[in-house]
Amino acid sequence: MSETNKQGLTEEQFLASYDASQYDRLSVTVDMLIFTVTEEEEKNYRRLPEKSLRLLLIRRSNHPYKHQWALPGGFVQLGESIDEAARRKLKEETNIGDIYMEQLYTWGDVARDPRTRVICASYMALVDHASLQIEASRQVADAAWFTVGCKLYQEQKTVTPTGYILQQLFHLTLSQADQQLAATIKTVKKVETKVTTVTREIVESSGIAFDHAKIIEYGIQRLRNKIEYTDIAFNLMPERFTLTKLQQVYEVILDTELLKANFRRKIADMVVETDEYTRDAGHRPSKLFKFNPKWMKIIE
Amino acid sequence: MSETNKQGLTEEQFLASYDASQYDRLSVTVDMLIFTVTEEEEKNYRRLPEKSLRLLLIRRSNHPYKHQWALPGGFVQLGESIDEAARRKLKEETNIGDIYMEQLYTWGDVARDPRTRVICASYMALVDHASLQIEASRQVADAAWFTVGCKLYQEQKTVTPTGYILQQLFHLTLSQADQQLAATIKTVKKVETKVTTVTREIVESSGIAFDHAKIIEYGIQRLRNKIEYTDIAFNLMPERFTLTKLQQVYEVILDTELLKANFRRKIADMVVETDEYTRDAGHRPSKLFKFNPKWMKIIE
DNA sequence: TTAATAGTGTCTATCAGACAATATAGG
DNA sequence: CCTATATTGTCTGATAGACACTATTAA
Repeated sequence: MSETNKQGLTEEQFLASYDASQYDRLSVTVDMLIFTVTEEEEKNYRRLPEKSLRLLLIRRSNHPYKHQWALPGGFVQLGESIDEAARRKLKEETNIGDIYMEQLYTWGDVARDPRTRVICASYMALVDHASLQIEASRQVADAAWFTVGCKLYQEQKTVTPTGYILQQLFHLTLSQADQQLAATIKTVKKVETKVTTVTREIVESSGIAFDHAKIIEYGIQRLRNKIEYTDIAFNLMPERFTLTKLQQVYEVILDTELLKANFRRKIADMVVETDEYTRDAGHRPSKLFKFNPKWMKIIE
Repeated sequence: MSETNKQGLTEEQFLASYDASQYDRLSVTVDMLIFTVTEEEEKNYRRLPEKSLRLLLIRRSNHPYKHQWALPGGFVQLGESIDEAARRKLKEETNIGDIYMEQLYTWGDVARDPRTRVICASYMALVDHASLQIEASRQVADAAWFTVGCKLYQEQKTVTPTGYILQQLFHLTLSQADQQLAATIKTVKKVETKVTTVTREIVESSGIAFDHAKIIEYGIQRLRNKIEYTDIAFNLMPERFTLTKLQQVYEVILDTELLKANFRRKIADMVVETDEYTRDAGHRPSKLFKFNPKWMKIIE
């Protein structure tokens, strides 16, 4: 097309003369929530090992938040999409490229980084811990897997004539070896006629850098939601697994105990049995299952 | 704290000397999906008017995509959060500040804007059409409300030994007066052991600028999902409404017909009856309801 | 035999889809 | 009385929670 605009420029001329610097330009980072589920060693040979949900954090060696723990992440470069930047970071941190990854939310508060204006696109990735062990040849210094806990410990609802205010306080705990990090996150949902606002703020955070406690809490909520109606849990499993192991992953993420019979009924269509069994367990061996590729519900 | 880093700088000194320009800086925009539901005039005085879902679009007057229609939006400035930027845009376009708004997704492909590298945070806003009529004193030139349709017209599933590929084709139509815009969006979900990827691409787009067809399709899916399990639909309603009007809003968004009795049972707890009735309808008058602030399920 | 897990059956309450029946304004 | 919508009732099948019961291994 050779049509011209008000300045008499064709599209080619316009694009060639376009000056991006006339608009504010800012930094964009991707921050990764990399989750896995690990098994604790068990002393009793008969008992099954306890599982826990883990999150990868990096210890900061420089200001700001020096010595505190932060989500792995980095700046998006001009030549890569934000998804590509996230994959690149993932590869750098875990040395695995092909794992489940999804965008969570983009955090854009003005003062969220004391250095400069930084907008952060957060992503969640899920890894099977076994494949991580093999591939993670190069250990990133000052990186550690923290056991994650997130509990709703206060809920307050106020009903007004035309709406309501719902306030929830979550306690987030992250622990690893001698490290104990914690934070309190407050979410407030205000509903009035024609006005609904949801805010999420950090009430208190110790040892967790930037606004990352908030991002972590958001990610856990998303994970808990999605595990209920999608197949994402299988990204945390090896190819073959017992139904009890699968149930433990659900329990660890949802932070509740589930009834065996009901759980099995619920995930029945998502798995296919193999002809293999576990051995040497000190009790009845269990059948190994794998994901059923014929299962399908929704695209997202 | 006066602790110093490797360069011997305290936190204050570090922040004072921090040079943001060492990292790539890019432009970030907010693009708004502003939805409303309007009623078509009906000739038969007895019949209820037809409803339709509408989306606000702006006609571009400059390159690139000159004369095509785009989502209202603009650049995020250094001094405002991305949420604030979205609210500002909303106010500029609809002249209403206090309406429902939520962040959708952030689009970061390298070449999504031919001018320069632009990352786009998309937001969805819902407005009751009645309050819009009153407040929209200043009409934005070249802005128009388009009737939106989005239909899944092809679905293909291929099962592989270890996973599956699900491909869906959606047809998006936007129409207003003499304008007819359309696009085809392809979403592909590939599930293999340990690797799940979801991609969304525009197969064909006529009259819709940039990658906005994809953003619109994403927003409609989100709206359809959320209307099923949250109270967002009430943001599209006046304070008092009949249950049939509410049902029509659900039908228009979900693009299906619902059975009256079942719909009423489903939303029973979300509404409270008033002692008012409609009048002069040519048939049995209906009770007016309002939102029940005591209803509550989830925060998000 | 026993400890510990594996796996199945079933009762009940709840919820969604389908459809039928009754009610009531204006003309 | 007629038309078009308002409102309620109920049958059925699917699903979730609770709980009880049987099966099987290694030591």
